[in-house]
Amino acid sequence: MTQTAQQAHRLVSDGLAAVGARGYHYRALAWLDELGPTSQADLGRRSGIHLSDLVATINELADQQLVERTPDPADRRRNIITITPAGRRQLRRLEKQLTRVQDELLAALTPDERDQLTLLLRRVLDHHTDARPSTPLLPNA
Amino acid sequence: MTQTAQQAHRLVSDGLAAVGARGYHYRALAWLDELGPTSQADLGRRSGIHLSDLVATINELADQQLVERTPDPADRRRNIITITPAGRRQLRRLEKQLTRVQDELLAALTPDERDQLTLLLRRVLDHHTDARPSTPLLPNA
DNA sequence: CGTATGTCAGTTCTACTGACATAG
DNA sequence: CCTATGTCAGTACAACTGACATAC
Repeated sequence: MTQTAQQAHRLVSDGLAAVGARGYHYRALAWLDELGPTSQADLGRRSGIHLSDLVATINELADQQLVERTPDPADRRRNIITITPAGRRQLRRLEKQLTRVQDELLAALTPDERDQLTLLLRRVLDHHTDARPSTPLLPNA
Repeated sequence: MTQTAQQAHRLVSDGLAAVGARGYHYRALAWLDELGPTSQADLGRRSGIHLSDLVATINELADQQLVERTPDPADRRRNIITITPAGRRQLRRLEKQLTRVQDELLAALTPDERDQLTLLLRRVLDHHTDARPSTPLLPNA
């Protein structure tokens, strides 16, 4: 498991780095796109990204105008994070890149076997993450 | 993939930490047990552990008398690393711990499905690691 | 000479901890 | 008062890079 995970991790990291992003960036963008405007605390709970890490992540995305951070008038503790059109474009780019990476990673398997593998992995994942909604196949499967 | 890999990674790390070890320690011990006395360069190539990381890893294992580092009389550049009896006992302990972790990780799957999964993962792994010898199922599969 | 071995310092990435100010 | 939110500093682990002395 360890080695396969490392291979996969390497491929994914390198693939994202080639587009100037990191795992946190993709994950945050993907969940923001799915959830709509959200507080950082909520986004952290959903995405599994630690609140403390989310601060830097959102900073970096905001610097590139991929998300917007606006104060919540109803609760002044909260920031509301919104993905921008540029953020959506970047997300599409990252998704394409990750599809490429997945093809490379699973090159040894037939389409049927890939389906088998993702199904098994999803069952393993679901068993450990209580009540998390189903997420896009590649990056979260 | 990412999330499953992280779940697995977390479980494995925590499991090893509970026995006072890290991934590098287990991997080095496992390969030393399989290979017998080996130079650091060789061990690095086999195990996939970076030479630079291997220095600290071997230091830590040697501090606990789990391995011995002796100079090679035939090539004075080389250190010959040998696993000690205490090292073998520790290795058995780590293996047991990892078996427990694996059971927890794959709890959602039947024995047949676990076999399917490890087979698929091994094919993925073998496709990316040219000519590496087959290794124990859990940690390297 | 060029190459292999071992060592060391430093960086990246993900994940986590603890502390803290502020607001509810 | 207690809890939630966001921020910041610091840690651990695995993986990697570049430099270096030494030996082949």
